[in-house]
Amino acid sequence: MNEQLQPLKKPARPGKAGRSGTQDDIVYAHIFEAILEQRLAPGTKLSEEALGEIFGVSRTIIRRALSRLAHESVVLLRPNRGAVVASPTVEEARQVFFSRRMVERAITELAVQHATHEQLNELRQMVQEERDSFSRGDRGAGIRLSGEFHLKLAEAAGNAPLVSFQRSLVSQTSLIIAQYESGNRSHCSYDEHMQLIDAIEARDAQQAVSLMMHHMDHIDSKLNLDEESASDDLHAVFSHLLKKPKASAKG
Amino acid sequence: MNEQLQPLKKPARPGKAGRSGTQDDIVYAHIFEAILEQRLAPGTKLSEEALGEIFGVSRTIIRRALSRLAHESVVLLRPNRGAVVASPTVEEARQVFFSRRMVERAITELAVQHATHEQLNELRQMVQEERDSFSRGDRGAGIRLSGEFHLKLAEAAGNAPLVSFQRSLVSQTSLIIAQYESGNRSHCSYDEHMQLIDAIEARDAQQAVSLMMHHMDHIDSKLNLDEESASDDLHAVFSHLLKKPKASAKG
DNA sequence: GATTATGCTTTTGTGTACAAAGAATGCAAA
DNA sequence: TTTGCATTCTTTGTACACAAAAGCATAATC
Repeated sequence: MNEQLQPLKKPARPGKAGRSGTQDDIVYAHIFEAILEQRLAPGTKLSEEALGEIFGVSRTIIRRALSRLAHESVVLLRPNRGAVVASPTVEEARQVFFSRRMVERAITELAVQHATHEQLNELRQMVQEERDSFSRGDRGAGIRLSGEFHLKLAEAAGNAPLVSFQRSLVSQTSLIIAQYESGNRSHCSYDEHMQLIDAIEARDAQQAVSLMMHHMDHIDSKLNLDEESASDDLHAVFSHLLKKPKASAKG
Repeated sequence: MNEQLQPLKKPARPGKAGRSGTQDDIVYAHIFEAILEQRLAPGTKLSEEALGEIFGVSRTIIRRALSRLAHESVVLLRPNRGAVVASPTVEEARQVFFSRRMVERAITELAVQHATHEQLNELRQMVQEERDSFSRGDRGAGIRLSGEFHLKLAEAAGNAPLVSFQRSLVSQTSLIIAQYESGNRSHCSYDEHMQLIDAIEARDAQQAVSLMMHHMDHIDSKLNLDEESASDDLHAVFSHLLKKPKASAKG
């Protein structure tokens, strides 16, 4: 019960926090990671006090982190009833994918125009990390890194509102993949990511957009949204009743 | 300086006033309105304690409202230095407009497919209100209602992520208009709004999108982003130095 | 035996106190 | 007069305490 984590002064893996180390961001990043890597299942309740004890901070900090996650639709904040990990329905997943196609097309076109060689090299590095994760068999990290690639690409496009929207969409997509993708079909998105970078660097807008759209198709086709939608939808809807609380400290 | 506002005390009972009535939302809405209607100028500092006293609530509530506004990029939250009303630069304005064209196109296409007659009637009512505001000479309310029209249209499109993004874009657009539109050119967006509704109701996607794009062009052309960009940009950049604090209770 | 009522516990919502980081002001020296 | 420094003062950041609401279990009644 008293397995409290290190006092957060030094995050175990500092590389993940988007910004440098305010407690706020660290807690946010850790919960975010845990959700995307499926260490926290959809529907799991996120108690403020429990999280506060785990991270060694007060509920104030936890609350802000949860609020931020809620704004990205990664957790659901129910008034007077606390926060739970979101369980996107099939319909919600479809809406997210619709928006993503729209945004990714725009981002790709802008990236062809604006991305610098330096940015493209950073993207290549990220793809390398992504590949490493998959060859390590670390599926959770792979999903997360794949998402971070798309976010970085948005940054290279140089449109701030788009980046912000993409952040939310990528988060939700990761959650959807974690929930709906059949585990054995390996993701393999890194190959497509690499081709995409090449097309962008060649400033071939048509080819880049085409690759991106196919990439979206592939992600889509790996999900069980179409065939098994009925059963999976039910599972998602009632997952909060099933109560599989994988509280991080307890295992 | 004890000019405390009454309105918030109105729900003398701190009980449940439904979903719209939490103190939180009220404070958020009031500040939001004040900003969009230009009663709070860009760059104005938003002190937590002062606002708390004005609205008769603790800093906790104010802080949450500011955080929410910050997420919509309507206020800027500077660490350890408090919140100020955002002053979008010309470049930021351009980026917002780029995103809006993209989103509005998608929303229009979806609305043609999904909007119900009831929704379209509600939209017509909103346009009526908008027209009334302008004929009353209430420019601030007009800007706000015009924004709310576009938000309602997004809801009629039936895509949740898009609605969320649109909310942020509309807020920023209102701020941009408030800052960059020359005052004498009346907005007159309600006519175009009405035509748009008609095209949507006729399920004429091509016509609706065309009208929407022209509408965007018109909004764009009324701003001083192109010609006077240099001077206005400088003004925007340094507006926080000029300090025109129109504290809401006094003005 | 089932169902509803009621108090008990747990968890969230809000206010407030205290600590820390900036900003402002005044003073001294060049 | 101006510039640099130090002190003071204001404002934000965090923790904590208390209040209110929801959930849970028990018990009583039909």
